[in-house]
Amino acid sequence: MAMPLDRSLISGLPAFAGLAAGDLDGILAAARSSRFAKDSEIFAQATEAESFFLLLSGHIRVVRTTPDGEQVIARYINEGELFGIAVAMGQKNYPATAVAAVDCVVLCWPNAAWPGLQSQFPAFGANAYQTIGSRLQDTQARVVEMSTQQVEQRIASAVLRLIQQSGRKTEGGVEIDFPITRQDIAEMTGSTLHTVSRLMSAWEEEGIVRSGRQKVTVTNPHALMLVAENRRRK
Amino acid sequence: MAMPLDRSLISGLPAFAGLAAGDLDGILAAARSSRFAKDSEIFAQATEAESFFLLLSGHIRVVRTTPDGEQVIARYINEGELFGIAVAMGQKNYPATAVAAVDCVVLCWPNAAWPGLQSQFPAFGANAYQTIGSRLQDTQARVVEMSTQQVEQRIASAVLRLIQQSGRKTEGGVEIDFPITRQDIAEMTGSTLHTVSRLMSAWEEEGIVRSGRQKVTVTNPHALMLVAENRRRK
DNA sequence: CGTGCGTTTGATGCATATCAAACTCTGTGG
DNA sequence: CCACAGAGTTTGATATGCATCAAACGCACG
Repeated sequence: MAMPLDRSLISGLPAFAGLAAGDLDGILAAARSSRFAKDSEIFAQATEAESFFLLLSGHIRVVRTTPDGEQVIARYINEGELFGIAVAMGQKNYPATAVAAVDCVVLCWPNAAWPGLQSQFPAFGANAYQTIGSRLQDTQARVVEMSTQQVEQRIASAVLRLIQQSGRKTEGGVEIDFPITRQDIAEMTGSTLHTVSRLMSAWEEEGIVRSGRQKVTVTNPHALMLVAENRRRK
Repeated sequence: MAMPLDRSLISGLPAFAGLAAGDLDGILAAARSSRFAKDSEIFAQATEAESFFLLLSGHIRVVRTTPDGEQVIARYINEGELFGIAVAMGQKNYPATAVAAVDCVVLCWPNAAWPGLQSQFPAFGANAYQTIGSRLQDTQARVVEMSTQQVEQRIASAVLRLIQQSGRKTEGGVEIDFPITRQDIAEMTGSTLHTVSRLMSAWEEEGIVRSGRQKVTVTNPHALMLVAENRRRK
């Protein structure tokens, strides 16, 4: 794209908080933007990391595939977040695959630009490191969850996180604002689509959620919190 | 401690690779060293992070405790590793508790020294970030493991990791060189001490390990790898 | 020599995976 | 515009891995 990117694209993002207008222009000068159609791969696990990314719009699913083909969803990326920042962790290859959950627009920098950006705009680097740090915390919290809680609580927690981070208010509830299947939720929680389906049906009976094909709406977040904490009276 | 620390303490450590002798002195000038007796806490989960650390000798167990008192071992820290580096992740509090698994000696820097060290010795900062990055990868790999493998494979993988990272060669095998209980291994793998005990007894029958009170020796690492990959003929 | 912590082993139960099959959208092509 | 195909979902029946409950054992240390 020959057209220079406008700084208003990123000026409001937390990743760029505290940077001057001129700094933003400098950072954008090294970037280019691209579109990715729904279900296309932005990068693939184990391939050489050549770029790092920022999601401008859409939602991205980050997936790890095991040697025998099982998939685990590491996380969803929301608008405004950095992803694929292997370069900041000193990793040569991408540790996972990134797939567009809907049509997406991303900013993309060549890894070669990282050292310069990092030293020239320390606040930018610090934000990236903070992103990595909070992902480490999230991931460790997930290990604790998988070690100590049972499936129903884990699924409830996962759905709550999804609506907190990617929720869209509608009449009668908060909806996950990208298409998500029972299988996806199973891959986020170490469970199976059958179990997810059964539990969601039960929650629907209780008036906690409403759900359909690739769609989940939480109608009673408080009740779902009680489920997550295993405090609901059955 | 009034006595200046000698740079030979850290010159051989990977965390300080590529730093000049003068740099090492500068880094050490901001540090002090302390001893921690076996089973004492170096820092506690959720308390304000005031310092970051480097383990000079011994072994440290990093533990997360849930609201209802269950414990999960996040990792073991080996000699030469940084730990408690909340400051590098922009976290105000320690996310876990660090306990000396044996008597330990650690270097300790006040968090206030971080920005200066980071900017003055970029290689030092880069090493810290790489440490965080590889811990994120490890933790994500653990999530995948917990999602896709069953207990026997997870325990076998955990024991293999322990002997790779903290193994000591003895006659007849490689031994984990700090005291570790069945309960500890259970807390690393999301299992119970009963299950760990049963499996280790079975492995001992098969001549894969020898184990006793707070002690595990792997006599046949290859066979244990087969167990970890679920390839052993039963 | 006793006391307690770590370990072993057996019996039982349950949460959740697995196997199986039918059902229902939703988008597509004739 | 309708019919079909395929993907996603639901629901039932069965199986099983591992936790839980329970008790005894043995070594190490005071």
